[in-house]
Amino acid sequence: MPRVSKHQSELNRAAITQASSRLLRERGIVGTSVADLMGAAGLTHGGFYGHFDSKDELAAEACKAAFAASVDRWKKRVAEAHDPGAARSAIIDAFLSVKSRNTPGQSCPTSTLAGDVAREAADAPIRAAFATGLEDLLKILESLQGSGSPGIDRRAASADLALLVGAQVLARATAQSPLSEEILAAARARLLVRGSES
Amino acid sequence: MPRVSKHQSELNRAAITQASSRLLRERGIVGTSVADLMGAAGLTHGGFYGHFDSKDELAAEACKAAFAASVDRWKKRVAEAHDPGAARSAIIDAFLSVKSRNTPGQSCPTSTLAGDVAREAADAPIRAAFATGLEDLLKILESLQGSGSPGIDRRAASADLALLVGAQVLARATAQSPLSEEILAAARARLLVRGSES
DNA sequence: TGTACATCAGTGAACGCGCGTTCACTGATGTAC
DNA sequence: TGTACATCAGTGAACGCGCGTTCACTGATGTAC
Repeated sequence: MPRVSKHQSELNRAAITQASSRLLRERGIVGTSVADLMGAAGLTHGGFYGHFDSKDELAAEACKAAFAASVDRWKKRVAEAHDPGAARSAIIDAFLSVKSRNTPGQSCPTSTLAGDVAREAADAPIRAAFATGLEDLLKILESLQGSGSPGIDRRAASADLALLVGAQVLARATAQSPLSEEILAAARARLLVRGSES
Repeated sequence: MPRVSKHQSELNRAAITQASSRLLRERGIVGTSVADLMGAAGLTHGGFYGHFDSKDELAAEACKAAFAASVDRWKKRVAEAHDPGAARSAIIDAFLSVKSRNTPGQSCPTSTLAGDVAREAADAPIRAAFATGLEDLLKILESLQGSGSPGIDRRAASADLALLVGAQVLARATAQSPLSEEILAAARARLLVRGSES
Protein backbone atom coordinates (compact mmCIF):
# COMPACT_ATOMS: atom_id res chain seq x y z
CA MET A 1 0.00 0.00 0.00
CA PRO A 2 2.01 2.95 -1.24
CA ARG A 3 1.65 6.68 -0.53
CA VAL A 4 0.93 7.21 3.10
CA SER A 5 -0.21 10.50 4.67
CA LYS A 6 2.39 13.11 5.62
CA HIS A 7 1.58 12.54 9.28
CA GLN A 8 1.95 8.77 8.94
CA SER A 9 5.25 9.27 7.13
CA GLU A 10 6.55 11.29 10.07
CA LEU A 11 5.40 8.56 12.44
CA ASN A 12 7.21 6.02 10.26
CA ARG A 13 10.43 8.00 10.40
CA ALA A 14 10.17 8.18 14.18
CA ALA A 15 9.48 4.43 14.30
CA ILE A 16 12.61 3.74 12.24
CA THR A 17 14.70 5.93 14.54
CA GLN A 18 13.31 4.32 17.70
CA ALA A 19 13.65 0.76 16.43
CA SER A 20 17.19 1.53 15.24
CA SER A 21 18.08 3.10 18.55
CA ARG A 22 17.25 -0.21 20.23
CA LEU A 23 18.63 -2.60 17.59
CA LEU A 24 21.92 -0.78 17.09
CA ARG A 25 22.57 -0.90 20.82
CA GLU A 26 21.73 -4.60 20.90
CA ARG A 27 23.60 -5.83 17.83
CA GLY A 28 25.98 -3.01 16.92
CA ILE A 29 26.20 -0.88 13.81
CA VAL A 30 28.04 -3.42 11.65
CA GLY A 31 25.87 -6.24 13.01
CA THR A 32 22.53 -4.76 11.92
CA SER A 33 21.36 -4.39 8.31
CA VAL A 34 19.14 -1.68 6.83
CA ALA A 35 16.54 -4.40 6.13
CA ASP A 36 16.63 -5.41 9.83
CA LEU A 37 16.12 -1.81 10.93
CA MET A 38 13.25 -1.17 8.51
CA GLY A 39 11.65 -4.52 9.32
CA ALA A 40 11.72 -3.70 13.05
CA ALA A 41 9.76 -0.53 12.21
CA GLY A 42 7.24 -2.56 10.20
CA LEU A 43 8.45 -1.36 6.79
CA THR A 44 10.39 -2.80 3.85
CA HIS A 45 13.98 -1.83 3.13
CA GLY A 46 13.37 0.06 -0.13
CA GLY A 47 11.73 3.04 1.56
CA PHE A 48 14.74 3.69 3.75
CA TYR A 49 16.37 6.30 1.53
CA GLY A 50 13.23 8.38 1.50
CA HIS A 51 13.86 9.05 5.18
CA PHE A 52 17.65 9.04 5.54
CA ASP A 53 20.63 9.77 3.31
CA SER A 54 22.56 6.72 4.48
CA LYS A 55 22.85 4.10 7.19
CA ASP A 56 25.54 6.27 8.81
CA GLU A 57 23.13 9.18 9.08
CA LEU A 58 20.46 6.98 10.67
CA ALA A 59 23.04 5.60 13.12
CA ALA A 60 23.76 9.15 14.26
CA GLU A 61 20.02 9.89 14.67
CA ALA A 62 19.52 6.65 16.59
CA CYS A 63 22.47 7.53 18.83
CA LYS A 64 20.95 10.95 19.55
CA ALA A 65 17.61 9.33 20.42
CA ALA A 66 19.32 6.89 22.79
CA PHE A 67 21.15 9.72 24.57
CA ALA A 68 17.94 11.76 24.78
CA ALA A 69 16.24 8.85 26.54
CA SER A 70 19.13 8.56 29.00
CA VAL A 71 19.15 12.30 29.68
CA ASP A 72 15.39 12.17 30.37
CA ARG A 73 15.77 9.22 32.73
CA TRP A 74 18.63 10.89 34.60
CA LYS A 75 16.77 14.18 34.91
CA LYS A 76 13.71 12.36 36.20
CA ARG A 77 15.84 10.69 38.88
CA VAL A 78 17.29 14.06 39.86
CA ALA A 79 13.81 15.57 40.13
CA GLU A 80 12.56 12.68 42.26
CA ALA A 81 15.54 12.52 44.64
CA HIS A 82 15.72 14.34 47.96
CA ASP A 83 19.23 15.61 47.37
CA PRO A 84 22.02 15.46 44.74
CA GLY A 85 23.81 12.60 46.49
CA ALA A 86 20.65 10.46 46.45
CA ALA A 87 20.13 11.24 42.76
CA ARG A 88 23.70 10.21 42.02
CA SER A 89 23.18 6.95 43.91
CA ALA A 90 19.93 6.26 42.05
CA ILE A 91 21.64 6.80 38.69
CA ILE A 92 24.52 4.53 39.70
CA ASP A 93 22.22 1.76 40.95
CA ALA A 94 20.17 1.79 37.77
CA PHE A 95 23.22 1.95 35.50
CA LEU A 96 24.94 -0.98 37.18
CA SER A 97 21.83 -3.15 37.57
CA VAL A 98 21.70 -6.70 36.21
CA LYS A 99 18.54 -5.66 34.40
CA SER A 100 20.46 -2.98 32.52
CA ARG A 101 23.21 -5.50 31.74
CA ASN A 102 20.62 -7.86 30.25
CA THR A 103 18.76 -5.26 28.18
CA PRO A 104 21.41 -3.36 26.22
CA GLY A 105 18.74 -2.19 23.78
CA GLN A 106 17.18 -0.06 26.53
CA SER A 107 20.36 0.89 28.32
CA CYS A 108 22.66 3.90 28.24
CA PRO A 109 24.42 4.32 24.86
CA THR A 110 27.65 5.25 26.63
CA SER A 111 28.08 1.57 27.47
CA THR A 112 26.44 -0.04 24.43
CA LEU A 113 27.70 2.17 21.59
CA ALA A 114 31.12 3.37 22.76
CA GLY A 115 32.94 0.39 21.25
CA ASP A 116 31.19 0.85 17.89
CA VAL A 117 31.76 4.60 17.80
CA ALA A 118 35.46 4.09 18.58
CA ARG A 119 35.80 2.19 15.28
CA GLU A 120 33.95 4.69 13.11
CA ALA A 121 35.81 7.08 10.82
CA ALA A 122 36.82 10.43 12.30
CA ASP A 123 34.14 12.20 10.25
CA ALA A 124 31.32 9.68 10.81
CA PRO A 125 28.20 11.60 11.96
CA ILE A 126 27.67 9.26 14.92
CA ARG A 127 30.93 10.52 16.48
CA ALA A 128 29.59 14.03 16.93
CA ALA A 129 26.27 12.67 18.25
CA PHE A 130 28.11 10.50 20.75
CA ALA A 131 30.36 13.28 22.03
CA THR A 132 27.40 15.68 22.41
CA GLY A 133 25.32 13.10 24.26
CA LEU A 134 28.22 12.20 26.53
CA GLU A 135 28.71 15.87 27.37
CA ASP A 136 25.00 16.17 28.30
CA LEU A 137 25.23 13.24 30.70
CA LEU A 138 28.51 14.52 32.17
CA LYS A 139 26.88 17.87 32.97
CA ILE A 140 24.13 16.14 34.93
CA LEU A 141 26.60 13.98 36.85
CA GLU A 142 28.73 17.07 37.48
CA SER A 143 25.78 18.85 39.11
CA LEU A 144 25.39 15.98 41.58
CA GLN A 145 28.97 15.90 42.94
CA GLY A 146 28.83 18.79 45.36
CA SER A 147 32.53 19.28 46.10
CA GLY A 148 32.13 23.03 45.85
CA SER A 149 34.71 23.25 43.06
CA PRO A 150 33.57 23.12 39.41
CA GLY A 151 36.90 21.65 38.32
CA ILE A 152 36.78 18.89 40.93
CA ASP A 153 33.11 18.17 40.18
CA ARG A 154 33.90 17.89 36.50
CA ARG A 155 36.76 15.47 37.03
CA ALA A 156 34.69 13.46 39.49
CA ALA A 157 31.83 13.21 36.99
CA SER A 158 34.22 12.02 34.25
CA ALA A 159 35.72 9.39 36.51
CA ASP A 160 32.24 8.30 37.70
CA LEU A 161 31.06 7.84 34.14
CA ALA A 162 34.20 5.94 33.09
CA LEU A 163 33.76 3.57 36.02
CA LEU A 164 30.06 3.05 35.23
CA VAL A 165 30.74 2.38 31.56
CA GLY A 166 33.73 0.10 32.13
CA ALA A 167 31.87 -2.00 34.68
CA GLN A 168 28.83 -2.49 32.48
CA VAL A 169 30.92 -3.23 29.37
CA LEU A 170 32.96 -5.85 31.23
CA ALA A 171 29.84 -7.25 32.91
CA ARG A 172 28.21 -7.81 29.51
CA ALA A 173 31.34 -9.41 28.08
CA THR A 174 31.48 -11.87 31.00
CA ALA A 175 27.74 -12.38 31.40
CA GLN A 176 28.10 -16.18 31.53
CA SER A 177 30.56 -16.01 34.44
CA PRO A 178 30.41 -15.07 38.14
CA LEU A 179 32.91 -12.34 37.27
CA SER A 180 30.07 -10.33 35.76
CA GLU A 181 28.10 -9.54 38.90
CA GLU A 182 31.33 -9.33 40.88
CA ILE A 183 32.48 -6.46 38.68
CA LEU A 184 29.12 -4.65 38.91
CA ALA A 185 29.17 -4.96 42.70
CA ALA A 186 32.79 -3.77 42.98
CA ALA A 187 32.13 -0.70 40.82
CA ARG A 188 28.96 0.09 42.74
CA ALA A 189 30.83 -0.19 46.04
CA ARG A 190 33.61 2.13 44.96
CA LEU A 191 31.20 4.71 43.53
CA LEU A 192 28.93 4.75 46.56
CA VAL A 193 31.79 4.89 49.05
CA ARG A 194 33.10 7.93 47.22
CA GLY A 195 29.61 9.43 47.20
CA SER A 196 29.25 9.19 50.98
CA GLU A 197 32.72 10.68 51.48
CA SER A 198 31.98 13.93 49.74
CA MET B 1 53.90 -22.32 -4.04
CA PRO B 2 51.99 -25.09 -2.28
CA ARG B 3 53.08 -27.57 0.40
CA VAL B 4 55.25 -25.84 2.90
CA SER B 5 57.37 -27.55 5.59
CA LYS B 6 55.74 -28.56 8.88
CA HIS B 7 57.82 -25.97 10.68
CA GLN B 8 56.83 -23.24 8.22
CA SER B 9 53.20 -24.26 8.58
CA GLU B 10 53.44 -23.76 12.34
CA LEU B 11 55.03 -20.37 11.77
CA ASN B 12 52.18 -19.51 9.40
CA ARG B 13 49.55 -20.48 11.97
CA ALA B 14 51.30 -18.30 14.55
CA ALA B 15 51.45 -15.44 12.03
CA ILE B 16 47.68 -15.74 11.40
CA THR B 17 46.98 -15.68 15.13
CA GLN B 18 49.26 -12.69 15.73
CA ALA B 19 47.95 -10.68 12.77
CA SER B 20 44.37 -11.48 13.82
CA SER B 21 45.07 -10.50 17.39
CA ARG B 22 46.00 -7.05 16.14
CA LEU B 23 43.38 -6.65 13.38
CA LEU B 24 40.44 -7.88 15.45
CA ARG B 25 41.29 -5.36 18.17
CA GLU B 26 41.56 -2.58 15.59
CA ARG B 27 38.50 -3.30 13.46
CA GLY B 28 36.36 -5.67 15.51
CA ILE B 29 35.27 -9.23 14.82
CA VAL B 30 32.41 -8.37 12.47
CA GLY B 31 34.50 -5.66 10.81
CA THR B 32 37.32 -7.96 9.71
CA SER B 33 37.06 -10.66 7.05
CA VAL B 34 38.88 -13.97 6.88
CA ALA B 35 40.58 -12.73 3.71
CA ASP B 36 41.80 -9.62 5.60
CA LEU B 37 43.20 -11.78 8.40
CA MET B 38 44.96 -14.19 6.06
CA GLY B 39 46.25 -11.35 3.90
CA ALA B 40 47.77 -9.66 6.96
CA ALA B 41 49.67 -12.90 7.62
CA GLY B 42 50.92 -12.97 4.01
CA LEU B 43 48.65 -15.84 2.92
CA THR B 44 45.53 -16.29 0.78
CA HIS B 45 42.12 -16.94 2.28
CA GLY B 46 41.67 -20.52 1.02
CA GLY B 47 44.22 -22.01 3.39
CA PHE B 48 42.44 -20.69 6.46
CA TYR B 49 40.46 -23.85 7.20
CA GLY B 50 43.60 -25.93 7.25
CA HIS B 51 44.56 -24.05 10.43
CA PHE B 52 41.25 -23.24 12.13
CA ASP B 53 37.76 -24.76 12.21
CA SER B 54 36.03 -21.41 11.84
CA LYS B 55 36.45 -17.66 12.15
CA ASP B 56 34.94 -17.93 15.66
CA GLU B 57 37.66 -20.35 16.73
CA LEU B 58 40.40 -18.06 15.39
CA ALA B 59 38.81 -15.11 17.19
CA ALA B 60 39.10 -17.01 20.45
CA GLU B 61 42.76 -17.86 19.75
CA ALA B 62 43.50 -14.26 18.83
CA CYS B 63 41.82 -13.09 22.04
CA LYS B 64 43.96 -15.49 24.09
CA ALA B 65 47.10 -14.18 22.36
CA ALA B 66 46.12 -10.59 23.12
CA PHE B 67 45.57 -11.37 26.80
CA ALA B 68 48.85 -13.29 26.97
CA ALA B 69 50.66 -10.19 25.68
CA SER B 70 48.94 -8.01 28.31
CA VAL B 71 49.73 -10.45 31.09
CA ASP B 72 53.39 -10.48 30.01
CA ARG B 73 53.54 -6.69 29.93
CA TRP B 74 51.92 -6.38 33.35
CA LYS B 75 54.21 -9.00 34.89
CA LYS B 76 57.22 -7.23 33.44
CA ARG B 77 56.08 -3.98 35.05
CA VAL B 78 55.61 -5.74 38.38
CA ALA B 79 59.10 -7.24 38.16
CA GLU B 80 60.65 -3.87 37.31
CA ALA B 81 58.86 -1.82 40.00
CA HIS B 82 60.26 -1.12 43.46
CA ASP B 83 56.99 -1.96 45.21
CA PRO B 84 53.41 -3.08 44.41
CA GLY B 85 52.06 0.47 44.48
CA ALA B 86 54.61 1.63 41.92
CA ALA B 87 53.77 -1.35 39.70
CA ARG B 88 50.07 -0.51 39.92
CA SER B 89 50.83 3.09 38.95
CA ALA B 90 52.95 2.01 36.01
CA ILE B 91 50.17 -0.26 34.73
CA ILE B 92 47.60 2.54 35.12
CA ASP B 93 49.78 5.10 33.34
CA ALA B 94 50.42 2.80 30.41
CA PHE B 95 46.79 1.70 30.14
CA LEU B 96 45.47 5.25 30.12
CA SER B 97 48.12 6.71 27.83
CA VAL B 98 47.21 8.57 24.65
CA LYS B 99 49.56 6.19 22.86
CA SER B 100 47.44 3.24 23.98
CA ARG B 101 44.28 5.08 22.94
CA ASN B 102 45.71 5.59 19.46
CA THR B 103 46.99 2.03 18.97
CA PRO B 104 44.07 -0.26 19.83
CA GLY B 105 45.73 -3.07 17.87
CA GLN B 106 48.53 -3.21 20.47
CA SER B 107 46.47 -2.38 23.53
CA CYS B 108 44.77 -4.39 26.24
CA PRO B 109 41.91 -6.57 24.88
CA THR B 110 39.80 -5.71 27.91
CA SER B 111 39.19 -2.31 26.35
CA THR B 112 39.28 -3.21 22.65
CA LEU B 113 37.36 -6.50 22.60
CA ALA B 114 34.87 -6.19 25.47
CA GLY B 115 32.20 -4.59 23.28
CA ASP B 116 32.55 -7.27 20.61
CA VAL B 117 32.55 -10.14 23.10
CA ALA B 118 29.41 -8.73 24.74
CA ARG B 119 27.54 -9.26 21.46
CA GLU B 120 28.76 -12.80 20.83
CA ALA B 121 26.51 -15.81 21.49
CA ALA B 122 26.64 -17.31 24.98
CA ASP B 123 28.54 -20.34 23.66
CA ALA B 124 30.96 -18.47 21.37
CA PRO B 125 34.52 -19.67 22.14
CA ILE B 126 35.81 -16.11 22.49
CA ARG B 127 33.63 -15.63 25.59
CA ALA B 128 35.53 -18.24 27.56
CA ALA B 129 38.86 -16.86 26.33
CA PHE B 130 37.87 -13.36 27.39
CA ALA B 131 36.71 -14.37 30.87
CA THR B 132 39.89 -16.39 31.45
CA GLY B 133 42.13 -13.56 30.30
CA LEU B 134 40.25 -11.04 32.41
CA GLU B 135 40.66 -13.25 35.46
CA ASP B 136 44.42 -13.46 34.85
CA LEU B 137 44.72 -9.66 34.72
CA LEU B 138 42.51 -9.26 37.80
CA LYS B 139 44.77 -11.58 39.79
CA ILE B 140 47.79 -9.41 38.96
CA LEU B 141 45.98 -6.19 39.90
CA GLU B 142 44.72 -7.86 43.08
CA SER B 143 48.27 -8.66 44.15
CA LEU B 144 49.19 -4.97 43.89
CA GLN B 145 46.45 -3.54 46.14
CA GLY B 146 47.93 -4.29 49.55
CA SER B 147 44.92 -3.65 51.80
CA GLY B 148 45.73 -6.76 53.82
CA SER B 149 42.33 -8.29 53.06
CA PRO B 150 41.95 -10.62 50.05
CA GLY B 151 38.26 -9.68 49.67
CA ILE B 152 38.98 -5.96 49.66
CA ASP B 153 41.94 -6.40 47.28
CA ARG B 154 39.77 -8.38 44.92
CA ARG B 155 37.01 -5.77 44.87
CA ALA B 156 39.56 -2.99 44.47
CA ALA B 157 41.15 -4.77 41.53
CA SER B 158 37.75 -5.22 39.85
CA ALA B 159 36.88 -1.56 40.32
CA ASP B 160 40.34 -0.49 39.10
CA LEU B 161 39.97 -2.54 35.93
CA ALA B 162 36.44 -1.27 35.25
CA LEU B 163 37.64 2.30 35.59
CA LEU B 164 40.62 1.69 33.30
CA VAL B 165 38.49 0.01 30.65
CA GLY B 166 35.66 2.53 30.78
CA ALA B 167 38.03 5.48 30.48
CA GLN B 168 39.88 4.03 27.50
CA VAL B 169 36.65 2.97 25.73
CA LEU B 170 35.15 6.44 26.14
CA ALA B 171 38.43 8.11 25.21
CA ARG B 172 38.53 6.18 21.92
CA ALA B 173 34.90 6.97 21.14
CA THR B 174 35.54 10.70 21.66
CA ALA B 175 39.03 10.80 20.16
CA GLN B 176 38.20 13.84 18.01
CA SER B 177 37.12 15.89 21.07
CA PRO B 178 38.83 17.46 24.09
CA LEU B 179 36.60 15.18 26.19
CA SER B 180 38.89 12.29 25.30
CA GLU B 181 42.01 13.35 27.17
CA GLU B 182 39.87 14.90 29.91
CA ILE B 183 38.39 11.46 30.66
CA LEU B 184 41.79 9.76 30.62
CA ALA B 185 43.17 12.35 33.03
CA ALA B 186 40.16 12.15 35.37
CA ALA B 187 40.36 8.35 35.55
CA ARG B 188 44.11 8.48 36.13
CA ALA B 189 43.65 11.02 38.92
CA ARG B 190 41.02 8.96 40.70
CA LEU B 191 43.04 5.74 40.42
CA LEU B 192 46.30 7.27 41.62
CA VAL B 193 44.68 9.12 44.54
CA ARG B 194 43.21 5.83 45.67
CA GLY B 195 46.58 4.16 45.23
CA SER B 196 48.36 6.61 47.53
CA GLU B 197 45.60 6.29 50.15
CA SER B 198 46.06 2.57 50.67
C1' DT C 1 72.94 -41.69 0.38
C1' DG C 2 69.64 -41.76 -3.60
C1' DT C 3 65.29 -42.58 -5.71
C1' DA C 4 60.05 -43.08 -6.08
C1' DC C 5 56.07 -41.55 -4.61
C1' DA C 6 52.30 -40.55 -1.14
C1' DT C 7 51.10 -36.67 1.63
C1' DC C 8 49.20 -32.39 2.45
C1' DA C 9 49.89 -26.83 3.02
C1' DG C 10 48.59 -23.43 0.35
C1' DT C 11 46.10 -21.50 -3.95
C1' DG C 12 42.33 -19.43 -6.22
C1' DA C 13 37.83 -20.29 -8.33
C1' DA C 14 33.38 -21.13 -6.84
C1' DC C 15 29.28 -21.91 -3.50
C1' DG C 16 25.05 -19.56 -1.62
C1' DC C 17 24.03 -15.64 0.79
C1' DG C 18 23.29 -10.97 2.60
C1' DC C 19 24.98 -6.38 2.40
C1' DG C 20 24.03 -0.95 1.21
C1' DT C 21 22.01 1.38 -2.28
C1' DT C 22 19.14 2.39 -6.60
C1' DC C 23 15.10 2.54 -9.25
C1' DA C 24 10.73 1.63 -11.95
C1' DC C 25 6.45 1.15 -10.30
C1' DT C 26 1.92 1.63 -7.55
C1' DG C 27 -1.90 3.85 -5.87
C1' DA C 28 -3.60 6.69 -1.84
C1' DT C 29 -2.94 11.47 -0.64
C1' DG C 30 -3.66 16.09 -1.12
C1' DT C 31 -4.32 20.07 -4.08
C1' DA C 32 -6.27 22.97 -7.84
C1' DC C 33 -10.37 24.16 -9.81
C1' DT D 1 -18.59 20.35 -1.55
C1' DG D 2 -17.15 17.50 -5.58
C1' DT D 3 -14.10 16.13 -9.25
C1' DA D 4 -9.53 15.57 -11.87
C1' DC D 5 -5.08 14.72 -11.47
C1' DA D 6 -0.16 15.60 -9.95
C1' DT D 7 2.59 14.19 -6.13
C1' DC D 8 5.30 11.16 -3.66
C1' DA D 9 5.71 7.32 0.48
C1' DG D 10 6.38 2.87 0.28
C1' DT D 11 7.25 -1.64 -2.40
C1' DG D 12 10.14 -5.16 -4.12
C1' DA D 13 13.32 -6.46 -7.83
C1' DA D 14 17.81 -5.50 -9.07
C1' DC D 15 22.71 -3.41 -8.87
C1' DG D 16 27.64 -4.66 -7.76
C1' DC D 17 30.06 -6.31 -4.07
C1' DG D 18 32.11 -8.89 -0.22
C1' DC D 19 31.16 -12.30 3.14
C1' DG D 20 32.34 -17.33 5.39
C1' DT D 21 33.14 -21.56 3.71
C1' DT D 22 34.21 -25.45 0.29
C1' DC D 23 36.90 -27.81 -2.97
C1' DA D 24 39.70 -29.45 -7.06
C1' DC D 25 44.17 -28.69 -7.88
C1' DT D 26 49.42 -28.03 -7.46
C1' DG D 27 53.85 -29.26 -6.40
C1' DA D 28 57.34 -29.19 -2.53
C1' DT D 29 57.85 -32.01 1.52
C1' DG D 30 58.97 -35.95 3.80
C1' DT D 31 58.98 -40.95 4.00
C1' DA D 32 59.72 -45.83 2.52
C1' DC D 33 62.84 -48.54 0.34
